[in-house]
Amino acid sequence: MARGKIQIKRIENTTNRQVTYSKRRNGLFKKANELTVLCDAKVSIIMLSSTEKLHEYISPATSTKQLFDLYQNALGIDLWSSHYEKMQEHLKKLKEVNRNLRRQISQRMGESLDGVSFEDLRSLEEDMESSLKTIRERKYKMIGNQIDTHKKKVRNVEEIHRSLLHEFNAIGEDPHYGLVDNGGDYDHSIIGYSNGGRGILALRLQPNHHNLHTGAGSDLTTFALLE
Amino acid sequence: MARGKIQIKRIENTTNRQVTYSKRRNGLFKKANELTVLCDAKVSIIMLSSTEKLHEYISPATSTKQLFDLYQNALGIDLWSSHYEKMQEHLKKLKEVNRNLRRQISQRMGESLDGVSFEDLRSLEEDMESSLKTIRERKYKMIGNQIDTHKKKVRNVEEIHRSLLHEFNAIGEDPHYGLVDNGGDYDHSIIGYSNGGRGILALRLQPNHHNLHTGAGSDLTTFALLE
DNA sequence: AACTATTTATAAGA
DNA sequence: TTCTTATAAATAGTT
Repeated sequence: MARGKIQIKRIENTTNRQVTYSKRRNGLFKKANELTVLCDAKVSIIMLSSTEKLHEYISPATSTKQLFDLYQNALGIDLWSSHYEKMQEHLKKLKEVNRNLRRQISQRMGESLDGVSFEDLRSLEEDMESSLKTIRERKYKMIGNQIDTHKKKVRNVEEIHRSLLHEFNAIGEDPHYGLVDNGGDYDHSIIGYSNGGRGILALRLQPNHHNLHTGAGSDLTTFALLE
Repeated sequence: MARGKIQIKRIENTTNRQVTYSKRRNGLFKKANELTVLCDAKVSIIMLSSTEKLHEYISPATSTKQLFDLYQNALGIDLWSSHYEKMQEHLKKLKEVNRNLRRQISQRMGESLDGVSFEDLRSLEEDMESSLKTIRERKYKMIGNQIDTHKKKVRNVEEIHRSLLHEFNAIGEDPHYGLVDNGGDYDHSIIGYSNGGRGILALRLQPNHHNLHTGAGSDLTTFALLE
């Protein structure tokens, strides 16, 4: 608009573009302000430059939010509250679903049965019977599995016992046989000497079973339930 | 800016003010658009006239909300999203709770039992046994109640039968006794004449029981289950 | 940032 | 509201 007309299209030279942005931004804000004063209007301008810098103009005695709220109301679209209301609806639905789920559980626990029809009660009973059967079967299967692993462990322990017994007998025949310092763990050797062969098995099985591999601690604890 | 300089102060003449508002608004929007194109910028303008009319300009391929969100972020104030984020968190939590509830139900239906420990399985079984007991008891109680009401209804029907029989016998003795036009409902009188006393009870009990008061229709249907 | 030739915006009028 | 037009204001290119 001066020293030559320009085409209204993107200025490719970055410096030039930024200079023009700066100049015209001032021009725009000045015009906005004139408009505010002359016409008793309220103007909000938010600008984002190509370098992602933000600038704003807002008429005196006005706030950007205020004007924006008005804008939303006027449009009736309400850019937030449409989103917001959707969220609230979603929330409401989820809560409803939640309540239903809780009621279901509650009924399956024998509570909140007041409004339930006879037919529903009958089918609930049937359903729970079959579910209970499934759970029971699974429990039995689990017991079976645990018994199997238990048996394996017992076999393992017996094997260790046999080899220890063999070692023990060898020592009995020749006191110098394989005698090595085994640190502070004198348990089986000391008690073995004073108690005879059979005592060893008992001691290995009862208080020391957690020393066996495969992290058997919890499994063996569980076994108490099965006796 | 033409045909005479003007002071930048409120235009007192209303018409004049509105005309100027209109002209300058167009000017402002045109400038905003030029800025958008020339400088690859994004501009949002919201204007409120002195007559409370709103106008907006928004750069192409941009939304007013988008720019406003940016503006909020830049300011760090973020008037909405704190509220918004709280809602989303709430939503997330509800979904989580929901998932857990579903899993519970699922387990109570004998499904999704893969990761369940033996101890949990055992307590689930126990729990379901007791719940099933409760449900069963409730069912039996319901059966009991229904039998009671059934008995009452039978007694009621028998009473009606007795009085009808009495009436019938009275007619037999005196054909003119209490003979009244009862509309189109000739059922019991006609059949009664051709079929004898016992027939009446059967007919009243079978196809016409829904004529009895207390809305017994559904209750009687349910009775079929109890035979 | 300042200058300035020129374009653009617009006030007043129709 | 739109058009016209004289004139003020904005600004592109330059320094």
